[in-house]
Amino acid sequence: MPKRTVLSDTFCPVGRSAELLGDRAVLLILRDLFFGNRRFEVIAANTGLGPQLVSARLKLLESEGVVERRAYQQRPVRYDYWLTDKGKDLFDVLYAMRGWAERWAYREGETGGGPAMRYIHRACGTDVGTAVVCPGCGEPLGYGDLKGEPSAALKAERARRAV
Amino acid sequence: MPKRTVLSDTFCPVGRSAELLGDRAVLLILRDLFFGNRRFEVIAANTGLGPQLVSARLKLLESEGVVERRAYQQRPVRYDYWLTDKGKDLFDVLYAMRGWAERWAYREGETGGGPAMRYIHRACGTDVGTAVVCPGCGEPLGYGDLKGEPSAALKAERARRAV
DNA sequence: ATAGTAACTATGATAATCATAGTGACAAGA
DNA sequence: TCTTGTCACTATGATTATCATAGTTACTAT
Repeated sequence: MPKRTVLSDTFCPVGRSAELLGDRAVLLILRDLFFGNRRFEVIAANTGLGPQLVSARLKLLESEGVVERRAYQQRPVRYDYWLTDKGKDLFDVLYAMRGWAERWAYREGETGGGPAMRYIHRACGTDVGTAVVCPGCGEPLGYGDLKGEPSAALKAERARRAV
Repeated sequence: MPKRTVLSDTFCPVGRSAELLGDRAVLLILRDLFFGNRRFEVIAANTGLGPQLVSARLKLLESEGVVERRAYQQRPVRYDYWLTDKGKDLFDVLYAMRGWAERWAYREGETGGGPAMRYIHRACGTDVGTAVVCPGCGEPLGYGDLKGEPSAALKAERARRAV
């Protein structure tokens, strides 16, 4: 295709986000990073993306200041990837995506009753459902406030994809 | 490129959302629909996307049940596009994207002081900033609760793009 | 009869993506 | 030392989505 038109030359904030987030690979990689998966091979396996795509997107995310590359060992030098503050602040976006999918993207009973991924408010222990404010204590929910518990189906899928 | 790999065969809710939302054109079209722009040509002009892409994505959104096509006049028959309930429920995602961009994607003073797009809580008149819960009255913020006011820069850009 | 409106479809060039295989730098065991 | 293994990547070639531009359809208005 011809060079993608640049969308960041807009004052619209959604347009600016869309430039980065309007990409399946970026979203999947971010998801894995939020789950604490920081290694290249793990991310490639979980997302099902080829190493080239993963490599290209991690470079992009790094250049955007969303991700930081760190050497986690010398000899041989090996790098992994960490979310920066700017990256961690994308939590709301992914959490909103998760909420929408839980409400609309599953067939009846597909996950065996509950949500595909359950989230518990660490502070008070309440199952937050898909709320952005804890239904138990009323606190707004952000990155680090929640503990995720995958359903059995999701757990099995992850095991299947793991390296 | 080869056929995009299908990502919806996952139990991960972010993966399922990413299949639809991980696309710049989809996000931009949704943005326009949330602004109340329902006509094909208006959406094409505002997003800067070609008519083929707009057409293809609207068909996709319709088949996903996110958008509804309605004839707004006979002779000649003309159609426009409306968000369904499933579509309106994507508000949280776009609003989170907007919040992130307002906090991270602008250079100092680029918008002339305030945010690129200001949102006022209809119920209490508070400027909500980028919060998901109204800082004035504590109510969670959803589609319809907010009144958007573009900054001068954004207003000018929209006028420029208009058909 | 001509021009205008608005929702699209057709065409050809280009570049992003995929699957698969390969590389480099080292560690550990035979 | 020779082989095997680990892991973060690159290289290659086929495929196809996207872009810009132009055209179509079905009308209304002058």
